[in-house]
Amino acid sequence: MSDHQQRRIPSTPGISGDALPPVEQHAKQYETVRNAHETELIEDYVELIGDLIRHRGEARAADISNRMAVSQATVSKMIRRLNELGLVTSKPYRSLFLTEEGQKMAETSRARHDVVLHFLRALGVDDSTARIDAEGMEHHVSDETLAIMQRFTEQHQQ
Amino acid sequence: MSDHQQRRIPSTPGISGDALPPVEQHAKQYETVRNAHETELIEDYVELIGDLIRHRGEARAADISNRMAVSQATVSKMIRRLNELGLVTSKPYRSLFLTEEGQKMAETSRARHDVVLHFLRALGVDDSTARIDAEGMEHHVSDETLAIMQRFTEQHQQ
DNA sequence: GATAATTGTTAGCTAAGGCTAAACTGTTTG
DNA sequence: CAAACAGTTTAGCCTTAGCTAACAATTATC
Repeated sequence: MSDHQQRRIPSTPGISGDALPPVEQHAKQYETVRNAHETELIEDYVELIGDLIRHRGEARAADISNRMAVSQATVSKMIRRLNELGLVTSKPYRSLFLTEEGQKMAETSRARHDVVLHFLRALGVDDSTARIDAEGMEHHVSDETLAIMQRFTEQHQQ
Repeated sequence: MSDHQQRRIPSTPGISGDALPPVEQHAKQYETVRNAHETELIEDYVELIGDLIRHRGEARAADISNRMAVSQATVSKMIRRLNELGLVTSKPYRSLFLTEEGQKMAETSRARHDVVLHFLRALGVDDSTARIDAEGMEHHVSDETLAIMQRFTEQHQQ
């Protein structure tokens, strides 16, 4: 449904700032963000597991809990979920492995993450800030914007 | 705590990609993102209420529910929360008002939002994509990065 | 190899942010 | 002005992602 009809109070167009987008578009923006939030955490876990395997040879729940600053119980629960989603395989008390699908997700996430991180650095953002911002931004950057960021980075290194 | 000691499996440094950040820094990145998520939705509601008041003269729950594509019940519940947080004032069945604190938050959010949106456009991102990305990115951009984005935008509009 | 330390799991709690259905209030209109 | 309609609220449900505490398994150490 669209906006309610104005009652009594007249609108004051052009007073300042951009106009409100049409309702449907506006709604789509918020929906996109909500959807991103649902997958975000999953992707973060999978990406981290991939990174741990790549850099340290294995991924253990304790490492995840330390690096994410989250309790081991939370990690344990999340691993069960990742299992159900078919992203990791795990045996109790053993280290984790990514399924093929998990590996794909980890790689995609890492690639996005890197593009955003390198872009921010190329823009002139300080490294530690860039890392923090990239971690948050990564899931909200469309493919289109990502491509533009990549091109920009290529044209602006050293 | 730091990472667990390696057991049996040796690490394979330098195989590909960036190194893992030190544990404390890594943890801080994730914590920052988690904190952002807590305030994000609140800010979105407050920002939207501000925009509605500015552009249409008043903010009604139905408008919010249409524009956010969320049920009226959800909006009603959230308004109660915003009330408790001292960000809006409302009387049952009447339209909403921002408290002084709410107004401040709305303005700050809108300003951040605009900077990110205009930056994306200046980068060359298509308008509707820029809007979607800005909505998601806005809460994850540090002040430092925001300042750089603003400077970039100023230097790159015709 | 027994015990201590570390790591992992389970149970049970909380809060947030969605939802539907039903009840209620306010506005508009025949 | 009464009925119909639009808007709002409440009740009650679900899922997710945290937490702590208690327990179980593995690994390390003496």
